[in-house]
Amino acid sequence: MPQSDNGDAGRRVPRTERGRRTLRALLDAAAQEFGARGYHATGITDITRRAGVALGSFYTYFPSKEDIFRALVADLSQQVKEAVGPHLASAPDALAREQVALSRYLDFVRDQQMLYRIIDEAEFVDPQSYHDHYRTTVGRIAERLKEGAARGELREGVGEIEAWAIAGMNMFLGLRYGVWTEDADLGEVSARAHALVANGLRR
Amino acid sequence: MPQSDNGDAGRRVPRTERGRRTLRALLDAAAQEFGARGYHATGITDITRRAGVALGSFYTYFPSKEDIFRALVADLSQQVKEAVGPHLASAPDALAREQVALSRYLDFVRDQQMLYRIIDEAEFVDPQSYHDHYRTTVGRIAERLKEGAARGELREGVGEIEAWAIAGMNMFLGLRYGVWTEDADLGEVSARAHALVANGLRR
Amino acid sequence: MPQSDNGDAGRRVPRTERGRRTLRALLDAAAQEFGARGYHATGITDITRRAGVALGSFYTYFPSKEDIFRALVADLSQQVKEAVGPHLASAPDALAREQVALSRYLDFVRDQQMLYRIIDEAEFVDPQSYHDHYRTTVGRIAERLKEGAARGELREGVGEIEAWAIAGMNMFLGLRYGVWTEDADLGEVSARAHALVANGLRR
Amino acid sequence: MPQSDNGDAGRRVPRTERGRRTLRALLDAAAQEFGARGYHATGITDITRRAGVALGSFYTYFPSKEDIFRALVADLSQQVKEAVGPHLASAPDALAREQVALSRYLDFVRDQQMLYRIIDEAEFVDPQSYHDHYRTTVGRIAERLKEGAARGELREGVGEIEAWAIAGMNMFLGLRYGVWTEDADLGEVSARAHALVANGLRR
DNA sequence: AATGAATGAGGGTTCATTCAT
DNA sequence: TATGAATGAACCCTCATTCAT
Repeated sequence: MPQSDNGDAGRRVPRTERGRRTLRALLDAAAQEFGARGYHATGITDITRRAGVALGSFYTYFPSKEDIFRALVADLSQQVKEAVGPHLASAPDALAREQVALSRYLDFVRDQQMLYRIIDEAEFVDPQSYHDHYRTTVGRIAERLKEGAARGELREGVGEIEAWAIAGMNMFLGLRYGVWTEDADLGEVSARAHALVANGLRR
Repeated sequence: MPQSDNGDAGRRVPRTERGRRTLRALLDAAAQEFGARGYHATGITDITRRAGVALGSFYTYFPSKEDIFRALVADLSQQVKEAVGPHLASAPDALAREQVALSRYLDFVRDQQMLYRIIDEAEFVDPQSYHDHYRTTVGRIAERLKEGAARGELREGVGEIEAWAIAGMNMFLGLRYGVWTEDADLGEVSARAHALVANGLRR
Repeated sequence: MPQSDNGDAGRRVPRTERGRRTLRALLDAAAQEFGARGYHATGITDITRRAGVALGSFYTYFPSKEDIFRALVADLSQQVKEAVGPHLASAPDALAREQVALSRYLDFVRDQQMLYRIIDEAEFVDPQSYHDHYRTTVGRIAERLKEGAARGELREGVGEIEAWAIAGMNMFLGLRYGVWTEDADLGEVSARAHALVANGLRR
Repeated sequence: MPQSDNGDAGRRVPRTERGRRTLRALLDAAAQEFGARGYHATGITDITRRAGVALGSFYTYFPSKEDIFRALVADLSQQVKEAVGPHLASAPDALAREQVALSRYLDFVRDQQMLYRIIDEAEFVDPQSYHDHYRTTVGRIAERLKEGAARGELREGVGEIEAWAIAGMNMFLGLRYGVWTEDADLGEVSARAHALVANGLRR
């Protein structure tokens, strides 16, 4: 039982191959444009022009400008997860795991600078998305911390507050050194940031 | 010697008492409106209506919408400084100083939630303001850290990166516990956040 | 010999059984939709959705939206005729004939309220159809009146003007008591309306 | 305490002379355009172009296209009243009064053909206006009839139903002979129409 | 015959800014 | 200085129609 989701709000779910391509092109173009000029400075025509389709085609796949933005945030949220998640397994313990997470996150932000911009702008364009993204992201950090504590690798009591603190740290470092500065030494950044909290997490 | 360049760029200086009152009313109204609905959802008329002046009067004092926003960010940036700065003197050492700074910052954010919103939105409305604000704010943190290290109260090597990490942490905690949650225990938040980095800063 | 010109203008004649069903489904759906929401608020997709066929199929049967509307008006015009005509034969004389005509017309309007709406909207959507419908309808009334006069049942001189006056009366009463009011006593309405003009028609 | 009507919906009520002129120009232009091309074929730009003002000025006075239409219907409704009402006093009795009313109405419709179109289109654009207009108009007829009956000039029992019948008659005759035909003899039309119902009304 | 993706002209509305008073 | 009418570029979105499959 697929897509029983929304009544009909903006057709969605292409049924042909061509449709699938158009949808993807729109999403990609939107990411580029929103990332480069921001939500308000980007017009639907900017998106369709870059996607190489007609204006009207946009509305075949999305009911509104806000809607594609929302979809994009969800997409990107997923991408961050996939960019970071798989590498965590290789870390020997909870502490190393956060080190890896930060490191991967910084690399990802640098490579996909629009991500930072889009997700952050969601705070003003679609607060719910922003909320959801960070609740999920930070939720993952919090779980890792608690698990680490349970295993005795981290000190007792670490939890949500520490997770939000770490998330804020990561995000800001990503902005400062991954976006604002072209050629920062992200290795040093993550090493020093990790050193800053390591003793506060360790048992 | 901080270049006193253009904190007031484009702002017309009122010569009469009435003018001064109008200017202040506009600034206050703008803070309320921008804070409540965001930059793009706020129209000049929303501001003038709340300020109790006619639409046209706006342009007597500000050349553009962006300009009053800029002025506001500068204003607020100053306010944060004044809300935090004076309390730092009472701290016995560099470590305590950061603890106090975070604590004061969280209180301020909770009391002036619009501040958070406005400064953060500057990232998209007027990146330069955002830049300036955080460069200054983080610059102050970095200086304190370096000074602490010089005095032997903190370990060697702490600097800009640590400062940005701490700033991100503070900002995110302010959002999460000062804005999103009505009645968070900010004392606990700042204590735990401080504990998280204290050992990483300490000598 | 009435020029059988284009009652079906532009309507493609289906050759298969399936085609005939689709055509009928489209016409029925269009009557429902146009009747319920009006011409401009009804989209082709509303029609095809209700008809249970794909959007594109619409254009297999009708060259344009206006065209199906035209076809519909012609259809309905025919239906009114069939709802009223057969009952006229039973009337003993010309006067009674108009009484019956009004009575049947009111019943029909009440039972098929969309009819009223669609034909009336034709005045703005496709004036020609409106014209044609009323020219025909009123033409029939005028003929009956003249015939009645010729037979000596009605006074001399009744003709077109009286026919238009009666048609307007009927139409308005249909709107007021057949559509706007749920449970009007249509028997009383037609009796009183008839009484109003009877002496003016009688010899 | 003036215009305490609507919150702020479309500023309204000009405070300067120029404003008053613009508002009037808009209303006049709208009457011409709506009357000539119909509501849906008329764009806001058609109205402003004819009024000789900029597009944006429209929204200084009306919150929406529908709104100016509504205002227009109310305006025209008033105009009909003024075109007919004053002449009624000169009629010697109730019967003559209806004769005069019809006669004046036909003249008015012929001179202001757009009136007919606009009010009739209201049935589809803004049913409430249509409703209101005819309820009022027919209400006046009904009152006159009842008053005539009370004075013994008309037969007992005439009322609402007769009023609606007469209104429909008048309206249709206006359309047929005042609008559709260029040079109809409106004197004859009103005389014959009156003769049709006179005996039905008379005591 | 049927499908549904694609098209793009056109429509109504907003709103920062200008200007005459 | 203050006012509020006037301006018009720009924007999002709709929907009848076409087209490739």
